Amino acid sequence: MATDELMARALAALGDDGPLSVEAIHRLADLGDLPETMTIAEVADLLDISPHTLRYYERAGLVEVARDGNGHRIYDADVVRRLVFLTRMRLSGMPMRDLQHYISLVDSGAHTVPERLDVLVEHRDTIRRRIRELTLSLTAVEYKIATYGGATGPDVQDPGPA
Amino acid sequence: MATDELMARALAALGDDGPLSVEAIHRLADLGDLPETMTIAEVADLLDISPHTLRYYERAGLVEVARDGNGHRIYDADVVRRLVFLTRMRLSGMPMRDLQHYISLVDSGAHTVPERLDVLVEHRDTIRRRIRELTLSLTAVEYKIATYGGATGPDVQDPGPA
DNA sequence: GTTTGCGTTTGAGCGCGCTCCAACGCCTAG
DNA sequence: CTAGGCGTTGGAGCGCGCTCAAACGCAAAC
Repeated sequence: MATDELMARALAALGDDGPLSVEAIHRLADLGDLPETMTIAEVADLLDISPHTLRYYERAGLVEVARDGNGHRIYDADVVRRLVFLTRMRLSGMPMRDLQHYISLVDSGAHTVPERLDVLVEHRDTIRRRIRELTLSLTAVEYKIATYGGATGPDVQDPGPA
Repeated sequence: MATDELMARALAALGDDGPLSVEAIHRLADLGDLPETMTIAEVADLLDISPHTLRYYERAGLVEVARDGNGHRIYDADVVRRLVFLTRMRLSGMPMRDLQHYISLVDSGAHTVPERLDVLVEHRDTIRRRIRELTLSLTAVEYKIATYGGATGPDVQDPGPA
């Protein structure tokens, strides 16, 4: 089963510190047991976003959500899965308009699969670049902490006493 | 010399792909040969930000910049070094107000060094968290690319044909 | 002398992604 | 019957980090 491999990779990536990992892996892999339908509050809880944001995503055209007799939103499992995907992409920095583009591709049929893959690949590369940038920043900050002399200036020269 | 070690760590962190690394390492370590003074355009070029942004940072209280006889800004090496630090922090996601706080600490004297270190350590942890988040997202996106079936839904089940 | 180019200032405007407000509806508990 | 709680809508507002407009100054080039 592919899930195991995914979990293993996620675990490996997460490394040492934090409760975040457990929760995050949960969200990454634990989509099997979704209820048939959910209320807006339940979905908001699940995704850790506000009901406001969910309505906003709907207005933005990212999802279509059915209503019950009272006009209240009913989120079915498919919609929730799409929202899981969308929030994951948002969290990793994909802008709303790219998401709107992607969804428009999804909604226009199977022939857009290659273009969708392009979007994903490009986003993957963006994430990789960002990770490299952050890793570099991390190195700089760690260096500055280690050699702190009080100056805002060069991390590299004149380290001074800690 | 500490620079070598820093370079080595940065190189190790950067890994395989890209011209970004060379340029980035340059910025990380190559602060020794700054001119005595620079114009706003030169600094903007160096930092890859706009003159607008430089003026904005000044208005925000992050730096004080001297003027020449015509009222034009003159950036000396110390100010430029501070700006290098500031843009590095901005690039790694530190909000303007944290930067303002940090600078206010710097400007209030050596006794704030411990508090400055607290700020840096907290930011370091923020960067680490963000890297972990992005690594997780990257795994998810890579998985979705690898198993793409066209659904926006679960990355984990029903992979379908590539 | 005028044009070109780079700079200055104050203050307004913008793009993004929410976030909230006001007015209202339905349903249930007390 | 009424109060509380959760939901609805359209539209306004916000926080962030720039980004730009307008009106102006100085100086070198033509």
